[in-house]
Amino acid sequence: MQSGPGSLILESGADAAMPSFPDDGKNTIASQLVSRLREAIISGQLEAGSKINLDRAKQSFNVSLSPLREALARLISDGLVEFEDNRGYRVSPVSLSNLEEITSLREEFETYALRESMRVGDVEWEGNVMRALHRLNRTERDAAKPETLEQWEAVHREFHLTLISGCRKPLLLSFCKTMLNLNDRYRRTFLTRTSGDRNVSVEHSEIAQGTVARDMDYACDRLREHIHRTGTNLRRHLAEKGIA
Amino acid sequence: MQSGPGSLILESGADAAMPSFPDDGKNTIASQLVSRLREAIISGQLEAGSKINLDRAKQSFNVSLSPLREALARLISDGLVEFEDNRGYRVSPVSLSNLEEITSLREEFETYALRESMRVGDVEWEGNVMRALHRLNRTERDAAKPETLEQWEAVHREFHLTLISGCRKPLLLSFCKTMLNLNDRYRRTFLTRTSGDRNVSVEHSEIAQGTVARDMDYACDRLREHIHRTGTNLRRHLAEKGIA
DNA sequence: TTTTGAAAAATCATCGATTATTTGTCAAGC
DNA sequence: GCTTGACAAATAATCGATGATTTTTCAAAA
Repeated sequence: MQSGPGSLILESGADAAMPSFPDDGKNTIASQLVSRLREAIISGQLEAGSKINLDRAKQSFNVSLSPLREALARLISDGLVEFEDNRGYRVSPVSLSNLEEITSLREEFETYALRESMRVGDVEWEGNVMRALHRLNRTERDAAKPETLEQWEAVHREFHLTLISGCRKPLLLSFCKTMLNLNDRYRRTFLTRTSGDRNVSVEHSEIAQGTVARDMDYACDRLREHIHRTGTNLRRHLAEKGIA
Repeated sequence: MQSGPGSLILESGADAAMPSFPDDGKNTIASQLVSRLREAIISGQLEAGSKINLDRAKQSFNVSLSPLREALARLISDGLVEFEDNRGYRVSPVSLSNLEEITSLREEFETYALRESMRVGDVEWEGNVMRALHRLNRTERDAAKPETLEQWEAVHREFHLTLISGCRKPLLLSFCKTMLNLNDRYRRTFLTRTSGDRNVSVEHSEIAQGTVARDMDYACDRLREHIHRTGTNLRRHLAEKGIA
């Protein structure tokens, strides 16, 4: 399952950062490029708003034109790349209004998906939630060590996706993944230090505990607050860097 | 870049061989293909679940491989096409569970977008809503004349999109468009006659009236019911044709 | 100085051919 | 009869070259 009705997102999967393993379903150059390009954009290596010159990209990724164009075309659905006829591809720009929309939609979509998960999720899903929480709590996040930030981002993303993974709505999940991707780009670009006035660990624990207890209102309220606080935080950092 | 007021415009309009293309931003073969393929899938010309043979598609659309692959890659984001490495593209299959998810997400997304539109939409948006309603009411829908069904589908789609077009949330709007596309494929494939126990015109009018009156709860409730009824209707038709 | 427009350069889009992979066929072996 | 594996056919993926469009350059004209 590469992509499909359930994945408008092209398979970012659990570990897009993984080096090329022979058979992880990414057999073609185009598919590998999708992962590599997505990671390059989310991590900020490819600057927001910048034009993607096909000749240069061809060289820097050591690929030919056909798979490169195909990969970029697929990435449009992630909202990470924009396209215009005869003017080529560019990295989607960042803006305050874009961040605000992402935050709003995450609040709506993820709380809806969480509610659905609590309604129809099975025991295995509950277990996955607790495991994801545990991993997250055990993962260090030290601004002095960049590699821990990368690792933390991956585990954090996995936690939020696991929370809503029980909802049995593949289209909804793909939308949530897309929003999470977009959101993570802002965090990885603008939020290198964690905000002092929050205990994010406690927030995650409350969400997870409420979730496995199937306390819909409590869990969804905590999740919504959590997303909202992150949005507020990011907005401040954007403002500091003078981004409108 | 348009010519200035005083400049001489040399019309190259003697070109009788080709109709001059209106500049709707669909200048490339790939972009035109996206539209043509999308229409072919939504209308059912390309059967749900069927494999898309590149050689045959190349011939039947009179195009080369590169723009065809690029167009298909872009269509993945619409949820209308699936892809698997080395196995190519196929038209997304239809299923009861898929239809149910689409209906649920339309209820959630469109009511949210409608509420937002009522909150921040301007007068021009209100006018657009009333105009779209009027057009819809004036468009005939006769099962005996297939061309009226096509026309009605277009106007109906436009009405629903106009309703939520005031929300100022471009990502949300694109998600709604995607869901509407998927939904329309079900309707155009399975629902050739209109259900007798509904007065769809009244439903649309109530939604529009409530909307311009900014009665959020009323308008959203009517919209949700409207979407839900359509879903129930379609579900019955799918069941009749034995689709799981 | 600013504007204009044609030529040059850069870049994007498309094509036909080649390579790689999957799928279908069929006879040998169990 | 059923499986197996080599071979052939069909199909997908990639490449290098060519055609089309956009952008830049720069000198002449206003």
